[in-house]
Amino acid sequence: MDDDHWTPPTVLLAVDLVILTLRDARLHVLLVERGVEPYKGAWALPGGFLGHAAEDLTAAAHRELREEAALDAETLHLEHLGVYGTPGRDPRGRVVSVAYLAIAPGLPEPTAGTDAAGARWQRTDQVLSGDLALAFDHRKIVEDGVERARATLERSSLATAFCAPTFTITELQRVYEAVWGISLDPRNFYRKVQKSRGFIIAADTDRKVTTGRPARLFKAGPRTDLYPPMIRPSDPPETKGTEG
Amino acid sequence: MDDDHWTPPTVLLAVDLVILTLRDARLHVLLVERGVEPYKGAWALPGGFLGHAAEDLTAAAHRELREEAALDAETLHLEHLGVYGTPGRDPRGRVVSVAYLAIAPGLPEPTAGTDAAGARWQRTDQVLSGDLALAFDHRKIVEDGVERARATLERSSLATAFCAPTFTITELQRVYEAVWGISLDPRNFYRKVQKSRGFIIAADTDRKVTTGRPARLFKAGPRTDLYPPMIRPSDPPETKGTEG
DNA sequence: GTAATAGTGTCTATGAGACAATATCCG
DNA sequence: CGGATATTGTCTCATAGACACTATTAC
Repeated sequence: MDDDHWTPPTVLLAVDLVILTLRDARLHVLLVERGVEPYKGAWALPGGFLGHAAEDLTAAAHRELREEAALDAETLHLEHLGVYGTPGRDPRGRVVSVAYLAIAPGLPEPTAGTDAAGARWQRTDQVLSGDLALAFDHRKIVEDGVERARATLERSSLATAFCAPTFTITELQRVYEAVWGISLDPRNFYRKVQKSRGFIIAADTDRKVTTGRPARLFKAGPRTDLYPPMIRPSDPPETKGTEG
Repeated sequence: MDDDHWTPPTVLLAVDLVILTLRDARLHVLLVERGVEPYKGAWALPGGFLGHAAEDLTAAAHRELREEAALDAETLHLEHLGVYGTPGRDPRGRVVSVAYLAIAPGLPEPTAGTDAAGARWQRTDQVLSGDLALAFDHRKIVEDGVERARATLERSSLATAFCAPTFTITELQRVYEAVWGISLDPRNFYRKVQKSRGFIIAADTDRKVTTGRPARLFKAGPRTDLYPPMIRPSDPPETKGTEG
């Protein structure tokens, strides 16, 4: 190791994106159909190699976001998710992938990008259950991304990133319900988000047309860290019986 | 991008380790004095390049742990911390570093490793305040590592990893106090950790010699996720005044 | 006994969750 | 008016935190 002539190995660096959104009150992830080998024809996360040696990782993530999903980076929360670098995960050689998590409000159907034969929103539960197999280790990455989103919702105001610029409290509640996969009491939820100062603030815009009493509109507040946090129920899978 | 002849750039991949421990009831991080350029003579986190192209990232982290800190990997919690790949952070070229967080119980003074002129435990507050400048962007990595440790203590049984195989509840309390930088009520802490099933379990070994009533000894339980979580006080830096 | 630390009991304030009741729209 | 959803009120239970108190050692 103190050999001065030893040179470290190089690796290929890629970024992969877990782009989550809500459609029909369900959590969806953006997938692209691979147009090139390996895994040609299979569904995969949008992503790709570093464009050039001096490109910043987050810049590459934003670039892929634009190229493969036609999404403007400004409106999106982008968060480092993890590193996936198990040898052998990519048949082309040693590829280490840096995964990012992006949260988007409801979006129209995506169009295929340059390297992709197609692109579509896919329900996360169908990906996680294995009903739809993904290329590489992308199922695992989606799994980590969804879990991260669930955890982040508890302590940050991320949920508003799923919503339109203005939203009702009920719409915000749907975000939590979809991501957490549970249902919440609307009345308790209502007071809870209101009590969390800086989370949401009133937006006295036009009310939406609905059946029933029209709801007030809100927009995201300045707070990014939530206190007190939104507690996700049924966190304890096994509260008892662990010890005799 | 659909240019078949384009080949992606390669990067140098490194792992860096934030190894935290408790000494004199204070949080310390392991640093090494660099014996080679760049930043020769400066203090830095232990770490290094991938040993060979097929080496797994976590394997590289464990290897560096052994080489530079002489720590057995078995006893350590090792957790992915983040990726630091800003262009220009390393004068040798495009180096992307994957950082890992390791938690160790109290350890003796380290000895210098192969690439290091020296090694020592350094108080994290002195690193974070900038009293001691580190090489590269390592101060930022330490900052992220400490914050991660603080957050992880809340929801996992990680705190026991700072302790010896058996420990008293007061010793466990010292861990929380040192990492969080606060003081806790011993009586409430006592009942709280006891109530968290599977966190700690009784170990009827010899009691330690102390002044005062000898404490019961415990060891780490099977639980890794804590429920209910240990709440870290003073989480809200600004509970009021955010909005008019 | 005193000093010192370990461990228990109990009170209070706060928040989560259940759920009744009221408000405001559409038709 | 009835139907539907929004918003408020109130009750109950669990828990965090404060802190008086008891227990067990060394001297």
